[in-house]
Amino acid sequence: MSEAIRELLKKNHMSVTDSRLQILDLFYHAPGALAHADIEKKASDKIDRVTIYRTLQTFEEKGIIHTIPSADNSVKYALCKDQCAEGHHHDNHVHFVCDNCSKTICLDDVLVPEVKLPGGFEPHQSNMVVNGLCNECRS
Amino acid sequence: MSEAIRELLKKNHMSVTDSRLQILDLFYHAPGALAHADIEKKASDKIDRVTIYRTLQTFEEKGIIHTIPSADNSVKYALCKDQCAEGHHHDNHVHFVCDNCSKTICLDDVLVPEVKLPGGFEPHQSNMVVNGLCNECRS
DNA sequence: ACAATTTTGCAATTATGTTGCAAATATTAT
DNA sequence: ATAATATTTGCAACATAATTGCAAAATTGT
Repeated sequence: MSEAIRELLKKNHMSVTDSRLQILDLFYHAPGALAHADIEKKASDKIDRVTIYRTLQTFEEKGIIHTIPSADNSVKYALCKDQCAEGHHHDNHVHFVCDNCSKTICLDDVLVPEVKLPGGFEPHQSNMVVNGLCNECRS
Repeated sequence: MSEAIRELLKKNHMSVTDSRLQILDLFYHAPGALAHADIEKKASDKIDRVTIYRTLQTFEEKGIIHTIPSADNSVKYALCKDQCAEGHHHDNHVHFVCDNCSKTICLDDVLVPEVKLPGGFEPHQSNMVVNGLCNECRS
């Protein structure tokens, strides 16, 4: 079960450690994206704050997770669907943030549409976040 | 000159104070969006950090400025083009963040396109941020 | 000009993020 | 399996960012 997770770490030339296994496990079982604080709370064995920061950073660099921008100073992280190339993310899907339960969800199948920019602007990357009511909170 | 700004404050039932005039003035003359730190630095007369936090918050509530989400924990603020209704923003334009000069610019004429969400999701508000090179940095 | 209300500035507190380094753990080669 | 090497962790210290309560100051309406 955690065998897949071990493989993922090895594939990315990372040592297999308790904290990493635990954090990855959290991501795999989380209903939505996780913030640093969420991980700190949910971890069964206490993981040091600093370790969490560093782990999130290396996971992000390795293309295992990606960041989701927010308007309230609380960046969240979610698993990249298909492994992103190291240092080069290609997560161009829309993110949804529920106004009610405040879950952040990756809409893997909804791609960020292209927009036509004014002359002189050269786009590299686009992010789109939609707020509203998620499928669960609407019922 | 600052007469228009005074009017804006009165129209929104806010007392006219030095810090507010100064902060609004900064926004009107800024090349792009401003973060809390920018305001603290650029203010001619020193304004207390706490006052800046509170002023930004009330401006946002009154619909005078809006927040721009980011992926690096540094929320910025910009003037709402047309007064937004109190507590109800309708700034649905795309924002551009330059990877070089890191200015954040409101592309007032580029509207955030609609996307089709999976069944059950009810959208309320959309945000879109494009990174790349701005018109000045490309030259 | 006065009374009522709002806003400010300070101090204290809490939250968030970063760095250096020694100890612990994991990996590699023998 | 063990030793040598490399990586990762946890702690302490520090730095920055944000929030709260409250008394003093400024603003507004009469």
